[in-house]
Amino acid sequence: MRIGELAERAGTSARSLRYYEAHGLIEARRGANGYREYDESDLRLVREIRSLLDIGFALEETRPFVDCLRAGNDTGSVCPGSIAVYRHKLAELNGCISRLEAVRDRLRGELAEAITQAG
Amino acid sequence: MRIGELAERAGTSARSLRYYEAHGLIEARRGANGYREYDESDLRLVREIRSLLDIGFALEETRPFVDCLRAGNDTGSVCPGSIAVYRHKLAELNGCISRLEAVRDRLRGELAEAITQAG
DNA sequence: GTAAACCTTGACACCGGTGTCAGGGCCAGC
DNA sequence: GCTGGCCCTGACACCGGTGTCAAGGTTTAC
Repeated sequence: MRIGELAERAGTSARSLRYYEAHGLIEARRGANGYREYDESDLRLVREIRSLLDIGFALEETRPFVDCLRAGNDTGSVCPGSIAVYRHKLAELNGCISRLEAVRDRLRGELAEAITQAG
Repeated sequence: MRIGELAERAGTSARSLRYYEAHGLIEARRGANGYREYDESDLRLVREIRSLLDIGFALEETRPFVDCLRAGNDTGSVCPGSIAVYRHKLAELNGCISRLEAVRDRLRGELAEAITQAG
């Protein structure tokens, strides 16, 4: 299939696919006319990338998953590199949540005080 | 005081102060030489801005607080506009935390599964 | 009188993924 | 053979606050 079809089936844009390619995450055979040519396995790769991006991964962090899929594994998450990224991301997420909760608590206090004073 | 001193006392940079000024949050008298000249009330404004930015407010969201202080109130948070921003920010924060928690839970599940499969 | 430290404005860079446009080639259907 | 739709590459814009540089004027301390 060509880039437009791949984009549509993967729920993204041709622009983004070219971007992923420029960053070495996917690659494409080229037809005689220079058009990119993809198959079903490429669709799997892109879907893996998209689902990770959707939950807040940076593009670069999807690389181990993509490599893992390319290596012939059924899912992109069973390789040590992917698991390490999972762990790292989970820790990052926990830190982020903690920080936000701290800010929220502080904000709640300040709001309560402001209301009291404005009362 | 001049911009360098204000920046230091407020814990920021001259660059940032000029940026706040360009966006209408603070203003400065000018000396005969063209240098910006500030007083203690400006320091209060900038400290208000900084503390709000530090907890994740956008610069634009600090405006009601600055206006509130300028209007002669003891704190920037007692005015209706400021309280509205507080509420909005709190709701935003709660939404953000919920989303991150959902992602975290999903990530935990996927990590557990990946580890199982990787054996 | 001079060097260092400060100030001025204006401008570019960053980050990261995407939209969008320009200018051009390719192809299918009519 | 023409039109519309797809594709190509390259490039600029965005967001938001800050760093940093250039090229110049001012003040301060020695």
